Amino acid sequence: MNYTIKQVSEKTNLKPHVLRYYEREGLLPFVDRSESGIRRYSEEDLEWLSLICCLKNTGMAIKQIREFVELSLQGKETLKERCSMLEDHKKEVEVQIVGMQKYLCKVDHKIKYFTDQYEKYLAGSSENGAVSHGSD
Amino acid sequence: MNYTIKQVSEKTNLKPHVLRYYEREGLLPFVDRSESGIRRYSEEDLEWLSLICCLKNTGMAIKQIREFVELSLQGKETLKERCSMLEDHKKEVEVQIVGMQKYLCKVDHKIKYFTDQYEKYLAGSSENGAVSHGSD
DNA sequence: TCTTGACTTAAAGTTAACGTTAAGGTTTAC
DNA sequence: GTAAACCTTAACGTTAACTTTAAGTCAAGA
Repeated sequence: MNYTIKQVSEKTNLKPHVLRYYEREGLLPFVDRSESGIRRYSEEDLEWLSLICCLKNTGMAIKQIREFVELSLQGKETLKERCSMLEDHKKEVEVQIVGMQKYLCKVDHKIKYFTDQYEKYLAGSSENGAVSHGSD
Repeated sequence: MNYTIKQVSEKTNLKPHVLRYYEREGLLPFVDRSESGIRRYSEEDLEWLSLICCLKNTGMAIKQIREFVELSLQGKETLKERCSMLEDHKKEVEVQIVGMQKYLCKVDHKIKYFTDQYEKYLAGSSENGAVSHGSD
């Protein structure tokens, strides 16, 4: 089964020009072409794309994804290296997630504080004259 | 208690020129100056910065942070709006986190797959001639 | 046959978020 | 009192990741 760039675009939510851009950048260097030069994506290409999106959406830079792809092209001798790349990336993502959760708590605190302030404001804004630009 | 730009830089891990950039972009528009024009950050400024970093590090664009700051400057009438901005952002961050966790699973799967492949490869790479560029 | 629309390329443009440089004023240490 | 280490502004440069444009090829339908 083969897919046109448009079909892949719809499946992946990546616009055609982005798919071409990724290919140009070496993220997907094995896409087949028809006689007239039209891209024909295979199921395997789609699976690759899925991994690429996964890495990209967890913050891996395109440059680094390209390195990963280049290693893959070199065959099984690079399996260990690829593995450790993914493990490093995994750790980074875990750190990101923990950080995010921490920040989320802070945002939550702020929301509660603002909600309180808003209620006080509704109750009657006259009895408090303290001026602040809202950082507290 | 007041701080120089360098002290704030050390406290926040934001370089001086970034602090000036943020100020220029309207993220911190109330920093006091000495007679000779040198920035004197107050505790309140630091708290603001901490919120700004929080929003920035969870992916809010500087433009949007500026909107938030502008609302804050308008006083308590904007409390509700600010609150809903934060709530919207909170939801986005939650979505991000869930997405990340999903992708993390996929990365984990890949790692396991590669580890398996690597073991097979070590055991003896001769009995399998299937060629793949490694997407599976 | 003509034209419409999807595909192709190369190359230039855009945006966000800094980073760097130049040219100069101020404060602190010896 | 002078040199180093700060500070200031303005303006230009960089990087990543697209995005758009221009110019062309190709196949199908009226």
